[in-house]
Amino acid sequence: MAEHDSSNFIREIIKSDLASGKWDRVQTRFPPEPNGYLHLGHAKAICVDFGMAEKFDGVCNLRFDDTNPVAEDEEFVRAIEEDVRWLGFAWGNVFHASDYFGKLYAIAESLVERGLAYVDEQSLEEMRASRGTVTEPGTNSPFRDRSPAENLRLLREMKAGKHADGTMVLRAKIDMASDNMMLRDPLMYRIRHIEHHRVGKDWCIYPMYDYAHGLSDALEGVTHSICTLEFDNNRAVYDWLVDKAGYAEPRTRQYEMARLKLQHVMLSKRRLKKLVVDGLVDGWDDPRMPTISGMRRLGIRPEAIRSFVERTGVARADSLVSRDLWESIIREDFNTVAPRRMAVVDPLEVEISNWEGDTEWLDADDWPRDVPKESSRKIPFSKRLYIERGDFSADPPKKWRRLAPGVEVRLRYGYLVTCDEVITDESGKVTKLVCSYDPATRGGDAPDGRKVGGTLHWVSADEAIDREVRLYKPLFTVDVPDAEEDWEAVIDAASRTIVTAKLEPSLKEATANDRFQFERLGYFAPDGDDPKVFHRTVELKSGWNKKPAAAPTRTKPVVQEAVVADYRPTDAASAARFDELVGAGVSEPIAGVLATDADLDALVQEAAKHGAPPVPLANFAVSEVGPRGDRGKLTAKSLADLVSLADSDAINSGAAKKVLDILIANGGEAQAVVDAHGLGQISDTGALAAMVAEVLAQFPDRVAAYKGGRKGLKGFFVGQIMQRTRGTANPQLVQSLLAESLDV
RNA sequence: UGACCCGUGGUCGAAUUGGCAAGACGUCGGGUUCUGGCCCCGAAGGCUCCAGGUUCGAACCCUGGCGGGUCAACCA
Repeated sequence: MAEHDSSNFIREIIKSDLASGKWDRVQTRFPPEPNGYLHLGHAKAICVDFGMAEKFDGVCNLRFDDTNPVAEDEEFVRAIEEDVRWLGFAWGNVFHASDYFGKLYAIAESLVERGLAYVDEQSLEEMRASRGTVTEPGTNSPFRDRSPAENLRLLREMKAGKHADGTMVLRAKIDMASDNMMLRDPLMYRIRHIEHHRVGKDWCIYPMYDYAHGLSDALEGVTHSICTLEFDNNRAVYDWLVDKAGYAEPRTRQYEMARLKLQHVMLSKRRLKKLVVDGLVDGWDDPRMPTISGMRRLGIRPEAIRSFVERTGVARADSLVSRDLWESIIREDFNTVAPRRMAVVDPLEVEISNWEGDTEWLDADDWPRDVPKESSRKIPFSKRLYIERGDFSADPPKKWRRLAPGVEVRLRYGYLVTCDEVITDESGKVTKLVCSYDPATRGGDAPDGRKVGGTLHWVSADEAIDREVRLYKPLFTVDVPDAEEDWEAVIDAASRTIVTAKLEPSLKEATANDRFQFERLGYFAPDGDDPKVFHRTVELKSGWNKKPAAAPTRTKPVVQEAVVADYRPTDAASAARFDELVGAGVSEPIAGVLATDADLDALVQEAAKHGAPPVPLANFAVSEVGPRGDRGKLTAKSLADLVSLADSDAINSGAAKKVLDILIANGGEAQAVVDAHGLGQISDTGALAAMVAEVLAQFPDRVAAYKGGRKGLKGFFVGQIMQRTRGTANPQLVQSLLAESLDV
């Protein structure tokens, strides 16, 4: 398949971590919980986790997050390993969170000893109530301030099995009033007197996801821990735990990407399970299921899934990928690997009236001319044939290119035939066609060079084999079944139709790994368990009779009231300062920020005393100093000098930013930094004019494009000059020189 | 009603880190064709959510708004 290698934010992060020397290796992990089968969403995670490791010569481990023994099972472990292998990835190691139960527990004791965790005996309800809501802070548990010694004793009792399920938990002591609910003393351990599928009865307390996950990453030496967006809020806990456990930089970091969502596909694990349990589908590997095993059974190849993930990308924006793309990639994958065959799914008998004698075996190519492969097979032609019922019309519409009364068409690799007679039953249904063939057109070409409207697929009635063929539509009728409250109501009862089709005899020996294109019908795959059954993996694209074109909903003219923003703060003191700034000529948005950021404003007021011009100072402080957060070694004096320098055109705005970064990092004096780094502005007209001429000579095509109307290119030319001067050219001057040369 | 995340042609998404708004799918038109597939050529489709600000220059930085998502399991 085509190689697609688009950039994405995680790749960029890894690349820069490697470039900066933060890491000299890459280690990721795929951490499924063994409580169900993997689906398309996991497939994306697998492709990204393993793909990143692959791309950067790192390692990706498989780690089973088996922290909740009530739902987990060995059966799923094996299935997951099989699915990952099938997708074509190789892990470095197989780990289990349960491997770390001992170490995790030791860390928990250490946290307790340091007063960072406590045993809570509130009931579930009490805990829920004291957690607060998203808008109200929580309240501390009455057990929060126990001594470390008591907590340690209780924790050991919990571990020793002295307490019943649900009577107590271990909690991290963070902040019950945090805006981030995840930080309101998250649970670390709960009591479960239940056997674990791997460690048996060794433990009766089990770690929670949040506690186990980040520490497992740290324990394993993971460098980049990739998960989905809904764990965004959990990252704070992740970082807290890894820090408190004593991992210093560089240490594992969590990065979140958007989940994969595909039109008409439901990926809720719980709901998928219900489909299986309730018998709404045939099992986890029903070809209509978005599970990896279901897709495999449908005939989709891992290459297609990997390509799909690569092409839909990795980003942080929620999105819904269209089915068109999905199907197009499956077709692209099949096109060069699936030999062509003929099959009739809805047979209509055709009698060749002038056919004399026996069956004739004709050559048929396995591949169309655009696929660079050569091979062929024999197909039988005889007096009785089947064509597709839909390929005949007694009363054809315009542009009909198939069979109709009196019309001649080509039977692919066979003969040209003409429909002479239509036989119907008493209800008017067509039961048989009587056609005549032209013996001179053997193989499908007319010696006289005459053209026919269309080419049909067909099979010979006597030699054709009967096979069960299953045709599919999406399981759900709506775009986003996951969003549906009553999702069972949107299941498409007609998502699968089973027919007995007539296949050309060469298909008799089809085996599970074969893929075929049944010409004009789609791509098909024999069933893995019973290769006598064929699944239609995907239909061919059809320019004819296509689905009602999704009317491109014109962009809504977002009529938004032009709200005049009020930047004036409400409290008196800030408002006074705001008025003062505005009075001095500072714009309202800038004044608003300064008036409410006491820290920044103090710096500005101090800098003003060193003679910096007030308006540029305010602008620079709010636009550049504020966003940088930590002010490091920047002093009011150096800031004032910097602003003055920029204001006097001694340096340009880009250089000012560079100087600012240096002042923050290293301190020093503005002018000295400018001198040391050669950041003084170049305003030498002669030198710049020469450079302009040079750039224009280097890009004649772009000059032409500019003169042809692409005025946006001006920025490109300016950019070129700025690059050559390391950002120190006087941009206004450059622009006017450019204008002189270009706009004449 | 709080915190956090996210808004780029119909869809998914790039944009060398502030300097030419890529590409793919889809759509439309044409070519080719023994598959109404594939392939080839061409086209349409953008106030980069909105309003301000900063800057020589903003999809990108700042402020405010609008819209979507996530979070109040002893699940992961």
